Amino acid sequence: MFQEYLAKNQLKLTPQRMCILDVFLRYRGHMASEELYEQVKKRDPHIGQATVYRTLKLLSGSGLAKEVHFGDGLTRYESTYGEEHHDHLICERCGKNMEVVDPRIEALQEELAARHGFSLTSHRMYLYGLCEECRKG
Amino acid sequence: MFQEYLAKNQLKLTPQRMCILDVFLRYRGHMASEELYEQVKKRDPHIGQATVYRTLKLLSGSGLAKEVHFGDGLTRYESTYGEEHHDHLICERCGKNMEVVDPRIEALQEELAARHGFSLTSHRMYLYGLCEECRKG
DNA sequence: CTTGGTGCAAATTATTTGCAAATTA
DNA sequence: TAATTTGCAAATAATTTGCACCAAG
Repeated sequence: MFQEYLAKNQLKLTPQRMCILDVFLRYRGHMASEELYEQVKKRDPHIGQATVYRTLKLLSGSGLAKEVHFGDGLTRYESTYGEEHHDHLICERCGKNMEVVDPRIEALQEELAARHGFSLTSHRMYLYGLCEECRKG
Repeated sequence: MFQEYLAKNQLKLTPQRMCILDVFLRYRGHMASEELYEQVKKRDPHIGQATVYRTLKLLSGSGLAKEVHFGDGLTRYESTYGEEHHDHLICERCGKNMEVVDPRIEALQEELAARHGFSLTSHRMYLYGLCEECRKG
């Protein structure tokens, strides 16, 4: 899948890219470039962070990863491989965050967009609140 | 309203803050610090950008402004004074963006959060797509 | 007159880029 | 072999901070 994308765009499959992709896919959750870089260095200490940044953009372009912005200055990426689309429910106190979907919301989003003449290509929805534990604590 | 907030937090009302607030409220749309700074300079050329950044954070803390992230690296702010909550519908080609709301979506968001034990405090929803003109052109 | 604010310039932070050497197709 | 990629370090871009001076309560 990544290989196809590379081939299609006359890009090359390098060991660095394979390593970064592999670490990225194995890791669960939303990772920022810096975190990914730390992990990657453990396997191949002389991969540079610029390569990680560059590869992350590639993955994003290929559709294997998706940018997510939680509001701190960081650009995070999440894998979309074998993953359904989802939105994010984030606890403002403890930072816990879960992936959620509601098909009824998805349908209404399409409708809402259509009502304004738009055809949707994607969306992001972030729900902020307090989780059960934090509400009690 | 801003004054109350300042007083409550033992902060001071300065001419710079008044000027920045005034420009901010007058301006329509979502403005980044840099843009606001440009406008503010026209009125009082020796206000520094640091003050604009600092004031924008204040406004955000006071509830008069709200951070918005469209996905380019910029932090934008929109006024919430006298404004209803809304979400954003953004054209990926021409950048046009409109404010939208759907009460049914809002209700379902609450429900979805509750189902996971969360109580919502806020949310952001960004719908990306192509507007009518861009779809034709 | 005390506490907080301002402007400036220097410092951070996250990310991008230039370039010579190395590598893939 | 030609074209792309890499790692490094230097360059940007957005935002923050330290500090001496100024001003609001």
